[in-house]
Amino acid sequence: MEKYNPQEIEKKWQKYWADYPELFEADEKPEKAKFYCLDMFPYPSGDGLHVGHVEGYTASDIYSRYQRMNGKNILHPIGWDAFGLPAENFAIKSGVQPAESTQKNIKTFTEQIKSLGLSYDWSREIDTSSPEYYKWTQWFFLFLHENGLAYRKYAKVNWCESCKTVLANEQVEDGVCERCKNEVIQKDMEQWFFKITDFAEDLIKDLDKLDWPESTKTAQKNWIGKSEGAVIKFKVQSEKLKVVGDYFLETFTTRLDTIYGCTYCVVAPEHKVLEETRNEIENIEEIDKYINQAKKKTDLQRTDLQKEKTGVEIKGMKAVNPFTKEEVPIFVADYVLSTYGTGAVMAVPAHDERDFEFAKKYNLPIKNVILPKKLLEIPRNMEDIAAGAKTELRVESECFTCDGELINSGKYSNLASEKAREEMAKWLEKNNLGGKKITYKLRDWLISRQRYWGAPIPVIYCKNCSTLELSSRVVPIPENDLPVLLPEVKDYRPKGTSPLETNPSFVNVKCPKCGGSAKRETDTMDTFVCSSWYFFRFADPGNKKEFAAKEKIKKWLPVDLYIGGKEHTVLHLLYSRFFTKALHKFGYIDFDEPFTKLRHQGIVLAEDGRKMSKSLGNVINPDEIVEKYGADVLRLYEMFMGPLEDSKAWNTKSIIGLKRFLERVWRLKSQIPADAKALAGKQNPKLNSFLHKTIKKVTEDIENLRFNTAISAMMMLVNEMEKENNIPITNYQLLITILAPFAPHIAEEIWSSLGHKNSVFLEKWPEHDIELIKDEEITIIVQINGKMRDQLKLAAGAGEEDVKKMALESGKVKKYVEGKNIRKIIFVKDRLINFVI
RNA sequence: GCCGAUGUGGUGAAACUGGCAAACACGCACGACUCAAAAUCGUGUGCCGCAAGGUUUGUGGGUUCGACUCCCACCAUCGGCACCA
Repeated sequence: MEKYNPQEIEKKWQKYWADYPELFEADEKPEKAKFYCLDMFPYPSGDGLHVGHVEGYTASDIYSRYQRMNGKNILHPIGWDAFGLPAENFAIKSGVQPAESTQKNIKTFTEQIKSLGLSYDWSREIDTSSPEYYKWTQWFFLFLHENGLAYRKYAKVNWCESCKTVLANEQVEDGVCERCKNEVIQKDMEQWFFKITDFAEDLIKDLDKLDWPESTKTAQKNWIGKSEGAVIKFKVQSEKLKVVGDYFLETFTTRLDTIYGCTYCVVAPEHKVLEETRNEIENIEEIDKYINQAKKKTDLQRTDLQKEKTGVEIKGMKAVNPFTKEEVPIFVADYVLSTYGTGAVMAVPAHDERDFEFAKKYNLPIKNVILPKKLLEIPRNMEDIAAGAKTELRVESECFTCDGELINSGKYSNLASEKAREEMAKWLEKNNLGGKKITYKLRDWLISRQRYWGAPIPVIYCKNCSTLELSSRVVPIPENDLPVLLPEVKDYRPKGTSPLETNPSFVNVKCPKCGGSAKRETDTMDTFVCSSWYFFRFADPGNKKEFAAKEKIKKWLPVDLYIGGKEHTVLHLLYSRFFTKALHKFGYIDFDEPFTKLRHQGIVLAEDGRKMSKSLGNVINPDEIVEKYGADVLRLYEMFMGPLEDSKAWNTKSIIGLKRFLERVWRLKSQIPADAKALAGKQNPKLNSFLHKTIKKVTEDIENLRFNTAISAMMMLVNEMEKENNIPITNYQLLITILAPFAPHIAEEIWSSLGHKNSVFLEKWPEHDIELIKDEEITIIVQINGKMRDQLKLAAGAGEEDVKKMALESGKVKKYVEGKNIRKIIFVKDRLINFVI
């Protein structure tokens, strides 16, 4: 028999699959149940495929191949998330056009993916940088704009000085740019936003109905950051005039119950009160100086927790606490964020750490109004109580932020925090001084980018059609004129404004509304816009009239299983959910969540346990592994490493075990007797039973994406088969069938060598035979006080009395039981008997 | 600080609903084949002990006849969020 030669047979079968693409193409016929199994499509970088890609793609490939054999109608597509910064940066460095380098990278990725034997439906391949695709990205922009979900706003935005572009909040990590790790500063600019905040509540609420990892759901919840509190209106009183009309300062709090402890208010440096009451402010110069200093700081500097808090009192006015009618000073301080809540807070130093810190520094009064539960529980002697211990607890050196019982709070005293919040909110509402309010941390999605390699934003600005209002100056490109093609430019270098500006024939256009001369928007869209809807396009990739036909969406969507990295927890996954919810709201689709079930593949670390990186020189190139061991071995190795979702370190030494496994499978063929037909059937009950148990185990494990244990079950079967001199061909064929999704090339090769004309993937997935897996003889564990002391081999189904009798006859058991009183016997049928003495 | 996850041999790990801890592999040791080596096959391999036996799932406690699994407290590592009022 010839040796197992993966390099040879893998090429052969890859060619075969390419010649018969219908094997893995999605079937449009309606009879079968559909299954949409999707990988997060890759960004085709110049570095090629990473072993991390291989892990996720192999998992989804096994699952798809299995479901296909199981009779499901599979949609398992692949495409390219091709727009984006790196291609442009590469262009700047090398002088190669981004379009050109991207196509080259796509070619490399395609070859690599094919060399892994992944069963994609290549007829549905998409490329987000192709006009056929981004036409519809632009259509989505217009759709959102038309429905009031895309708007232009002059605002403080994140700006990366190195990438020379604005960024979304989600793309700023710890104050630095997610891409280049340079510091992000804040700039005031007019930009395009998508109104994702409109869906904040649904984006939180609907997480409950998704089969997603808990950690991902919580991460999204944290990001959206819902908090339930109240708005309180403080009347602002000028000391000079004694009235500022009916001017109110709105503050947001989650601790309304502490309102009686409010000793001052704080506004953010950007707060409008500073503009609107400018004339009343006595120390306006000092205030202006502080504001200017604050504006110079980046968010990173302003949110530095280590740093001491700073602020300036606004002299000349006071805020009136609506509950106590007390007048309290107002401060401006940059520890209050302008973008959250109302940009102003009531300060309760006794029950908020930040206010406490600030109050200590500026010597402001600290008034305790909550008796924490934990202090209530401390027993006190009668003397203390007589001396009024409760009120003695106004500890001025400590700050209690937990809930408790109200004190010094007028008619609300003695109420529990929770109850007090309810009552106080009611009072505010009744008196029109505020009331309950929910706020979210989520901000609208800034989608403009001052960069070249992206989909142009499809709008025109027309002076003729202009009014003073910004939004009406915008003239959307009519749908019929899409796509707005990305023009060629000579210089891509980011310079702070879009490189598209340098192409006059692109910029200067006729207004589609009035025909007058107008200017085109030159910014491009964030690449995450392209990837927020790609899973719809796979349902109908060639459609020229719609982003996807309604009936095709109905047929394939939503995605049944989505596999990809954790890094997209709050970016791609949140944006895609937003797009889906917008489509749903405006009647395009009848579901409101895109990905029913989501799983992440863990990070594949380098052998040293660190992250793989070019600079550390510890990157494993999958091509080299394929060349040395074969794609089947690489696939098996990555699946065998451990649970899919765990991060795990690469270990080249261990690969050999999977190679050995496949070689043994290969060699087993020689143990099939020449006269195979005579042996066919169920003439080896022991092996048959083992085989059917393995089928059951492998099936269950694939269903639960536990590929590591599925492989070990097959290894055990092979170990068992090796002991047999004559392996029935039917048994061997079943082994090959269940191995096929994992190691498709070797499976096809062996399958055809057994005389089959058709691909093994046209076989039906085997079902285990319940009769065959029933054990006739079983092992019962004999325990004494819960410790295993002996084992009994018995026929299945033995009763307690028989087992007890047998167990007590055993010498090992006698030793422990003799002369002792058996107090209790625990008997679990077919499992164990435990004597308690 | 808040939220989430993880912690088991020399290594990757398994034990799914509380019932034989360490399956399956890697590595290692010894043996067979060989002039020799590789490959392959066989045996052994948590720790202590010559053995009988004892002991072991991050630590400490609890529930239970019985705990890797459930509960409480703590420690460590990783990930997300974080001056969000």
